[in-house]
Amino acid sequence: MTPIDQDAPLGRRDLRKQQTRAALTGAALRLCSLRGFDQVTVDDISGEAGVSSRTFFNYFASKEDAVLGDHLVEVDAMRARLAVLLPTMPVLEAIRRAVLLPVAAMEADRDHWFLRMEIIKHSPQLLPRLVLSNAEAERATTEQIAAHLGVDPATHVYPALVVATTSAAFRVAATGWMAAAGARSLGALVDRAFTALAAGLPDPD
Amino acid sequence: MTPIDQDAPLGRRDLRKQQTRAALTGAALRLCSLRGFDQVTVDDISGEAGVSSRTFFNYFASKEDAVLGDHLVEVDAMRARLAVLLPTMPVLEAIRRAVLLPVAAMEADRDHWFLRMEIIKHSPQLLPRLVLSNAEAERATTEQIAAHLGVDPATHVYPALVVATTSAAFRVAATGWMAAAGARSLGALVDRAFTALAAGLPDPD
DNA sequence: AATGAACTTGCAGCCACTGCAAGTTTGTTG
DNA sequence: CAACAAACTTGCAGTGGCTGCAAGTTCATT
Repeated sequence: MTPIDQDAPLGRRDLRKQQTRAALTGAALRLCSLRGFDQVTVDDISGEAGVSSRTFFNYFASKEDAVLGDHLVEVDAMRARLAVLLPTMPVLEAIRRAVLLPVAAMEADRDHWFLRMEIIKHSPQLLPRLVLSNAEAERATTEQIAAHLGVDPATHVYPALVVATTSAAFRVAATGWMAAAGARSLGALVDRAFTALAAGLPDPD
Repeated sequence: MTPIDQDAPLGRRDLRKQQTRAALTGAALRLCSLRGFDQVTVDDISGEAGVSSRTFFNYFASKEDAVLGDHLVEVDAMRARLAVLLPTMPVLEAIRRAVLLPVAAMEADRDHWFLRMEIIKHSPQLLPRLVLSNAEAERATTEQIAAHLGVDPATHVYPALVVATTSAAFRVAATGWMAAAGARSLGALVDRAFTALAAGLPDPD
């Protein structure tokens, strides 16, 4: 019996898939940060990664997906943490702590994130797509919080509101982090944003 | 001498342009709400509006633009109002009042907005594009507020934070409004969201 | 070794979108 | 009114993202 490791489902086939996927995202980030998103074709990326362009679309639904990546894993982890925290503290505080998971993931993957930042800076059309990738997660989180509070998310604004605003705060912090090229820690920036949120966004001194 | 009306720059040429543009957005909204965004081609829309597909692209940069519309006018008006209000009250309060302009515009254009909502519900890819259309405006507003406060928007998070979160709050209110098919007034929903924001997003009773 | 599933690839094709070079309409000027 | 220029529409040809299909190839299983 082989040990089951969820991080590496073993088999040289799956290994190869991981490699190909990594090669494609790597090529996409490298080429696009160099030439700009619109000046790179899927053929370029596939060629650089050593596969056909048709294969590219077996891995990613769109060129944008290859550049932006999917962050389902981290978001799922955050929701799990949230489920644990919610019963013991106010909603905003629970979110503030749960968001530390994505923060850590981003700081661990900083090289890729800085490239993404570089690309998005020159192709702003990509920014909303990055938001979209979180849209489904936001919906699920909204329902989670609504269930916790025992309210109907369709009639009560609070769950959607707290999710949307914290999400926006996180995005602001992340943008500042990338713009500063990581000079300040993402965690500190997020913390500052949440503090201002919890205080009701008063004018700064 | 003909009266100068800035709403209608007169000349039968400009009139015709307005008509064509309106016909295109009308056709786009109608067809897409009926069949779904992906099931409608630019040819379909252009045909319905009685122009060539090439002409379509003289009016809109993309199929999405025709459906989502541009809201530059309202946003500019809001920023002008904001410039007047900022010196006399806290930032959050100024935004809360300035946002009444877009609110009024949306309520006046409710038929189109409900169609958009219907379309977006079935094609969620469009939602982020709607956000993008505001991205540039958000950036400008951020700088406006930073200038008012006398801080550097690159190092200080507050301006970007207050703009992003209020924008998110507005979006939540608007979504709720469209989901309820206008049963509740948009203004009331926006007001409730801003009240919660100003209170620091405490758990609801 | 054989079988079938998974993966890659070329091909043909749809559609969004663009530049260019007409042709047509409209506002203006002598 | 005639003539000219600017604005607008359109067809055409072409690029590139993206998909379904029908091979081929590679790998895991028995």
